[in-house]
Amino acid sequence: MTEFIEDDHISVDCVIFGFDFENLNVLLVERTLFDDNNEVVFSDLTLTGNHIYRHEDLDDAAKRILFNLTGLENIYMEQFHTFYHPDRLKAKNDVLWIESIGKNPDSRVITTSYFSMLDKNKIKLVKKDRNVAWYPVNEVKELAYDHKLILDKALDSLRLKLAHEPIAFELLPTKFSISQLQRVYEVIMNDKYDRRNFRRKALRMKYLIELKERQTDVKHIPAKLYMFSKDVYDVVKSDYINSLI
Amino acid sequence: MTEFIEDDHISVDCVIFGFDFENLNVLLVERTLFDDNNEVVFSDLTLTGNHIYRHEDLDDAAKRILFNLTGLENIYMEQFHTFYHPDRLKAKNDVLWIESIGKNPDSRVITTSYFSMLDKNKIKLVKKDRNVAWYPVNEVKELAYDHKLILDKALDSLRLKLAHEPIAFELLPTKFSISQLQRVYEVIMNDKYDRRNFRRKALRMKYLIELKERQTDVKHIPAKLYMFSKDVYDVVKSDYINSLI
DNA sequence: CCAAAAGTGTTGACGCTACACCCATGG
DNA sequence: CCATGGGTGTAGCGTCAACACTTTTGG
Repeated sequence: MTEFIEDDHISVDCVIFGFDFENLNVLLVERTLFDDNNEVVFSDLTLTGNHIYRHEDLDDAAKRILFNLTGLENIYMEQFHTFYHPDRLKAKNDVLWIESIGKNPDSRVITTSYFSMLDKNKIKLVKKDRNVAWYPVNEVKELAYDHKLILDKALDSLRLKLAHEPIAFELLPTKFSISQLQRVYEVIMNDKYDRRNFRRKALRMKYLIELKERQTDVKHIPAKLYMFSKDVYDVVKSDYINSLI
Repeated sequence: MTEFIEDDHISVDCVIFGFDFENLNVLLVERTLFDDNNEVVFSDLTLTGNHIYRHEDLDDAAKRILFNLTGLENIYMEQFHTFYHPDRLKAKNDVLWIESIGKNPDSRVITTSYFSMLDKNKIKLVKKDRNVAWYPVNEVKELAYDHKLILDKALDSLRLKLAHEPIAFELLPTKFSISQLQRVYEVIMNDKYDRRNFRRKALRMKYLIELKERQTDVKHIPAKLYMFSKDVYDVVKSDYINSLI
């Protein structure tokens, strides 16, 4: 069974973004070290991640990490950067932690990072032995290792991607209203848009298909529902590329 | 002297683009294996790259590789993707080659890739022991290892970057004409632009500064020269961000 | 009847594409 | 005098941002 032997040198970190129409959240793991008397030495937070297995490639490892936490497959994921520095795991708490779990703090570990995004309310976290929870990205101040750096870069990559590709639909139900779509942009970009102008722009996108249905059980005019068609997008995407020149 | 011990597991590949107003070229290394009778077993091409040293981080290794080939420092470089698969070095020729240089073909090597771009005519290649040369990217059909995949992805990243950030100036002399700038875009994007429209757009960029000088020794109207100001760009760049929404 | 969000149109400024002619220079 | 590339303007159209009121619904 060579399947589940870990590679000591390569890890994958996943920045898992969860959207809930209020906040953009990120999935973090509590890391608490106890001493021999069961007193807390320190407690902080890390991104989700793991060493890869010897038979896996990077994408497989990222999918596995996400699956183990959320039970979800076929989720949008994107590799955005790789972090490595010979001393990247040498902060005091990091060394203590790595020793406590029986690993070698001197081993040089390269980590390739992925971000993914999902509808936070669609899933139930699989907690296993450690405490995993959602935290609003705006409120995350510090993380263990170099994970704050990784989170910041993930956010930049997510925003760049959202600005140029139709990935907002990953966060929405199959049928959604234009206002919900706008909310995705506003929460992720941390900005506000004019409703009329947003609608006009959104409706120019030929891959947004108007359905015959409307919302039900809302205490206001029920909104028209739309769907995203990847088929249509693949055919018309070249119309939506813009650039400096 | 721990300085120059290689890390066995981490390598850095550099996709070094060289521009010459005619073509976009890429720097490749000839890889020729001889048998005991000095007959050629095979000969093909690879990207430039190396294992990193134990004291280096990824950026340092990329800079070192570029410096060793070109003698240049302070060149624009950008990490764009990391490639790893347990069998990525297992093609027949690759195994033969790796054995011939005394390494273990079974070791799992992750490679982080950078692209950089420079004015091909500004430099003189440092050749050392292996044959390094420029090849027009359009004519590169196959490469060793997974390097064709890496090159294709580098080109995508370069084009995306060029479309959204003012990196064209990395390929131009300090003082350049608008036509030269246009040529950079045309060669890299593999496209043609209308001269009047291109000028208009370019001149809207506040970080393009018109100089008092003109070209000399050309057999047509000497063109006005411009420079790129990073100072100005840093202040006004938020004006030039555009997006789907 | 109230609160909440849906839906809708116009104006003025600016950017886009497409397109053709004359000019300064070196050889 | 020729070849080369530099430099320039306009028309028609589309998109931009800014801005306010009415409607439907559930409670």
